Amino acid sequence: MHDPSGASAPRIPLRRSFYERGTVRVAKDLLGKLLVRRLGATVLEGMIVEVEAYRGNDDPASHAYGGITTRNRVMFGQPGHAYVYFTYGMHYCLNVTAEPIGQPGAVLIRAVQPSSGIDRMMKQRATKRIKDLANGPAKLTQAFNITKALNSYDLTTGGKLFIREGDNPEPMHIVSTSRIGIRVGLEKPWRFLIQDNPHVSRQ
DNA sequence: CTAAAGATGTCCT
DNA sequence: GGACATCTTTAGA
Repeated sequence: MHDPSGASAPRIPLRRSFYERGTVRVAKDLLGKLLVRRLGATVLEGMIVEVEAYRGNDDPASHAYGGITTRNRVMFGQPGHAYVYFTYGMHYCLNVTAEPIGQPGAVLIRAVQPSSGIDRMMKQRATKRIKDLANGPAKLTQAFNITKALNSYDLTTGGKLFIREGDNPEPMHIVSTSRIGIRVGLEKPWRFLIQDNPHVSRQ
């Protein structure tokens, strides 16, 4: 089928099967995808350029390491849902759940490269530099107006929040490093970013 | 019930 | 490179 808009990828959300895989694999595959947020008639979009994988059992840095709690229960549920948590008394962070039901796993979205709705993001962030709009896990939730209200939201319905393929996917080099802001689990190289992309939180 | 840490961002020197 | 804001969640008494 020919898409009259010229886009090479349909504007539909990634399927459940994308998320129902190992957390690390899902994390790598999320790079280059587009995070989409609908705010009424406004649509905010940005390419995912940096992520981190967290899972349970063998990962002491994960919120799910100590077993299920009120906060982390979404990580144990159906894959393809948003896990949004509040931290440092003022910040929200967005994760997407992975792994089959009953097995905890989530990918922290650490940075996106804004592509649509930039004016709106600037209002929400009080910044005019595009590079500073969403180059950090709490910066992007502020730019995209993502709060605890979206915790457990289903990302496969194409509603207020979802992830889709990029319009013009380009070849990219993926770099892996130790995760940021944790004190344990530093030996696992589960932070993934697009090499040389200026919109990541740190090089 | 109480205490301490936290998957951070911003401003300052 | 370091201080600090700010408060939920969690673990432990």
